[in-house]
Amino acid sequence: MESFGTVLPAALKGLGKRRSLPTGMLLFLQDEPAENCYYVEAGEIALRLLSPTGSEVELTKITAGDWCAEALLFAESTYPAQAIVTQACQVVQFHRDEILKNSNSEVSSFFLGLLARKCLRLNKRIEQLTTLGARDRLVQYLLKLCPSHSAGCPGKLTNCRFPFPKKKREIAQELGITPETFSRVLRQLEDENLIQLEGTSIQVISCERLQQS
Amino acid sequence: MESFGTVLPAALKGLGKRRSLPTGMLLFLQDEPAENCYYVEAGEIALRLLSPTGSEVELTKITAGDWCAEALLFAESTYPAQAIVTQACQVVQFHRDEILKNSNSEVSSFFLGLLARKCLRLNKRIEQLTTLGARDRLVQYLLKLCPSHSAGCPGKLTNCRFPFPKKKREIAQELGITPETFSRVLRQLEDENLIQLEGTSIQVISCERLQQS
DNA sequence: GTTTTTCCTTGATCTTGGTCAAGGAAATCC
DNA sequence: GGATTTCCTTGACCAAGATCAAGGAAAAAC
Repeated sequence: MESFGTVLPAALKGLGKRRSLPTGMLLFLQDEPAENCYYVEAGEIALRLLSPTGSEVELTKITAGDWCAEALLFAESTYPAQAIVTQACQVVQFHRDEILKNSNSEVSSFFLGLLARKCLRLNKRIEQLTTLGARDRLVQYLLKLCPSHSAGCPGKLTNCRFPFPKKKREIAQELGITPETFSRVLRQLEDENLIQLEGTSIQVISCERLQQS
Repeated sequence: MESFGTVLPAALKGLGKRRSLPTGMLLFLQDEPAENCYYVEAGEIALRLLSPTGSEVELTKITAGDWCAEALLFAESTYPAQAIVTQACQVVQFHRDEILKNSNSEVSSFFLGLLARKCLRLNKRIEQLTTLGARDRLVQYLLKLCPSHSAGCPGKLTNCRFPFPKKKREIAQELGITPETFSRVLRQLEDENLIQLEGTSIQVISCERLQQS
């Protein structure tokens, strides 16, 4: 999930087809050959895995600024899950041939970079999953979100309050923990005066202290 | 870790520089800009993370058939760890410019595919780490290794015995479990008559039964 | 504004897998 | 060959986090 602020890079100008997708639309089916990938400018798409028994499991949600199925496209794979539009979308659709048969080296450089950064992000995630506990993973996540921390964490205290970007249960899933544990850890951090919760928003009281907790 | 049986694809003919690396050689340093990536035809390279306190942690080992630092190269990143040759190597070294400034679209297609497949592998690993327990992860690993299972698992019983490809502790690390747990789970599977251990080799008695255990 | 859903929180309990410590088996080195 | 080191196994114990169940809060529907 890499964000460009919903703006496509110049290298792709002239490529792709802009489409509006209505809520409920089935963008692609599970096991279909992956011929298109998408850049999501607005809206939300859910990836759902259909088990042979018929039940659906939601793998993840794609939101504004994310790419969808780009790795599948270049791996010449099939879609491993189906994609359903859960909030009306504005996307740019790219077809395999359009990209691979394009001789413009800026285009391939762009996708090489995109995939490479994705690899690094996935690697980091694996590292965190195997080396950190639930609490530390959540702390890292909060620090990454906190505006004042990304800004270099200047002072001791940070008065900035920011909203959770997704439902808490979705964040929990992303971190590989249960909603219950997520809730408990947040509470614990609040008890230690590291954060302050208020409804659907959160304030990191001290990035520094939080980081080395 | 993608294997081509230590043979480079035709698309890269003429590119890269073959090098022999003696044991103990420092291939690249941590935090250095990633200007080269390597295809390892033979030998072994260890990636070690240096902590600020001076201690070294081994992240992984690169062996024959693996690529090294390819994602870092295209992400224009620095090397996140240092690389030490632990067994004399035969490698092919590729420089950034050599690849990015090459207009041959077969070359970029190749690396796009390489990175894309790597993304899919990493994704699968994350999925397994978050959804499966230690035992199931080990079972999946064994099935992937077992020759008769990859061959379509024809009969009920498989008489094929095969060696562990690495030290057990290395496999354990790869699976995200401790050597102790690894050992215990193997023993447990043996007690259930699903596998048979003998020194450094293993026999899967029934892929089918193992899979649905 | 009330009802109904959905989402979140909290507590009690249990399972999994990690840690620590010690003994045994291989491999390596003189 | 014996000695040493490295690697693996096993047991006892512990802790992190999952699960189950129930209550509360917020949002959506009417």
